[in-house]
Amino acid sequence: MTRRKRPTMIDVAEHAGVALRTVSRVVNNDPTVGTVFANRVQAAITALGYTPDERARHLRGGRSGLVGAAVRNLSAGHPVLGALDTTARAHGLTVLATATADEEDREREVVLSMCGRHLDGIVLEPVGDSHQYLSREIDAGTPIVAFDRPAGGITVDTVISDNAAGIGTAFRHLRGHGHRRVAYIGDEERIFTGHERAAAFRACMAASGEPVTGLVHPGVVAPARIAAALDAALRGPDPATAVITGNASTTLEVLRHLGSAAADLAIVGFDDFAVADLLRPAITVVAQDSDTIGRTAIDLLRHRIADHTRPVQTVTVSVELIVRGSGERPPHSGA
Amino acid sequence: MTRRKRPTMIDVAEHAGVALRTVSRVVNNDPTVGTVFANRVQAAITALGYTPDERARHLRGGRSGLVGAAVRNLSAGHPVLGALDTTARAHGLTVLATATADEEDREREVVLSMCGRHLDGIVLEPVGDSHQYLSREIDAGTPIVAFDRPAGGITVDTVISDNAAGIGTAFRHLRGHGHRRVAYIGDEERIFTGHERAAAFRACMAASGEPVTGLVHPGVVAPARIAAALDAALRGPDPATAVITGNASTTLEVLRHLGSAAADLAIVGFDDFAVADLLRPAITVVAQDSDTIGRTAIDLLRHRIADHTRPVQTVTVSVELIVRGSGERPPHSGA
DNA sequence: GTGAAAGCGCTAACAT
DNA sequence: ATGTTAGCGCTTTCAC
Repeated sequence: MTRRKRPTMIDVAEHAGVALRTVSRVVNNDPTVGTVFANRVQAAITALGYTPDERARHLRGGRSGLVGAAVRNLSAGHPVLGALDTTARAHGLTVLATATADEEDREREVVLSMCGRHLDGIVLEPVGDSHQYLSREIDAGTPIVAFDRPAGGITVDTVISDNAAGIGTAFRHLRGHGHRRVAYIGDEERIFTGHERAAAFRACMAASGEPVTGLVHPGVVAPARIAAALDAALRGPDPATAVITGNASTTLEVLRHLGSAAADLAIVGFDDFAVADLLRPAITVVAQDSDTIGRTAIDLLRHRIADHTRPVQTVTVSVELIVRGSGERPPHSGA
Repeated sequence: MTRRKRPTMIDVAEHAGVALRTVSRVVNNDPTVGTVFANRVQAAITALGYTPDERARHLRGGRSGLVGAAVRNLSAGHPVLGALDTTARAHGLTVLATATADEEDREREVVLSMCGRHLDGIVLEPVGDSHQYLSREIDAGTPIVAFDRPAGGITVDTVISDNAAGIGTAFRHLRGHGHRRVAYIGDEERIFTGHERAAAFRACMAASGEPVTGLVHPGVVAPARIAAALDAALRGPDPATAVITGNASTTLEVLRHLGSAAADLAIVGFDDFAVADLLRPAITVVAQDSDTIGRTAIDLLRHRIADHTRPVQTVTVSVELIVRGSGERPPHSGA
């Protein structure tokens, strides 16, 4: 394996017997090059196996065609990421995704690294509540879009789901099926969506005149915590007959903990998941519109790239109730 | 929004009243800078809000700390990607993931783009069977590792699961539970894993003296195709009493198509999936060891980065049978 | 239509 | 311990 040095534009120029500038023109499809020279250069390029160095090209100026996506998790599957990728591709952009691992420090690290690399723009699923470290980059003109939750302390284009409407829909659905005692189990309230959904739930209960004592359980998504929350909600003289889960992992944990007892409870989950239709009963969910979220994020980014001075905007994407069975069961007479 | 020009090292040097080189030293934590100057430079850096330009830094030489990951799909969730990311981080590397969308052209495009950007290395989940377009890059010294399937036409470090052993395990498991007529439904054979698994299945049947007529169904993962395959396997005078599915999506499609009839069939799926334990019956699977695959891929990459001349190796990672119920049912007396 | 020269922002030899 | 001088590989004024 002869570790050949990678040929540069100069090598190509020499090989073709032309000036450096001419090679550059050919590489960039400049129409002002004569056919003769163009062919000669092309021949040299293929002969030497030349590939342009994107770093240098980009350093000198111009766009890289790259947008960074800093998302919480890469392994669990991320429908929005797929939509980001598809939309970006449609506009000649390539998405480079990296994980923030739900850690603020890590987010800072990877996002600043992306800024330092001067990508065309960055799509961010914010972690934590302060993103002031980005204010300088924003001033310097780096286009940034937040999705799923707002970035704190900075003003950037944002795409979020209509969490309150989703909870409202789930709640009214269960009420419509006769449930009076509805419990909510979801994410920690320090997480934006966790707070929004819990708050919306409390508002729904208040509006319907129900006391919420023992029914609202935000917290970490961990088997023990969720088991405890569920037990609390189903215990006592006036137990819950239905539960709204605040995200997909919570839905799954609730189902795991309930086991066959799941048949006694009406369940509506926030967030759709791959096999919700295969479970028995199939799970009724409030589904986020990941395609629209991803598409909108890229669109906002593209518009900001084109015009740094346009007003910052926040887009709220509506959610949809998908009826599958688990949310349509009548209240079960306890014991 | 005053679109300030981004300050450069020269600006910092002027502001601090020192030479460019001194700023560079401070930025790179060179211990040979005097405390007085170091502080002065630091002050200038924060005052101006200077951030180094990674492109230029990288262009001049040295590592970028970036490894590219070209995977089939970003949205569906990719356990290996998580492991890649975790392992990479542990070694101070950042993974930039991008989707090939299962298209050869797209793969070529993104991988060559990564090469052009001179990342420290590339982890690739190959699509299609010719990857010769990479031979030049490999000669030039770009470290590349393939996982899940081998890259065709080039010799690179590779990590794959022991597909044949997995099928063998699944097959013997079903035989052990009394099944004689076992069907296989999986991916197209033009896909490496599809071919390996189908071939292993045929070998198993042959070794056990069973005819395979009507029992082996490789093909695209589409509802209609899978429904047809299933019907074919369960029809006739001597129908299958058990089925091995070649990948997770196929398993799900089979379950969807069977509906409640799934109770009459023993099922072992290749690939574990998120809620296999929540289905009734819970699904017995042959699980790939994604953590080991991801970790090994990064390790191979790191070793190759450190030594371009080391012999190329292929690592086979073993798979594991996870018994959950669907694979332990006895043959159902047809009709 | 083509070529010479300057410089993008940084690091690495060499002084000093 | 700090400053000077070259470039990395490319694009881009400007002349020819």
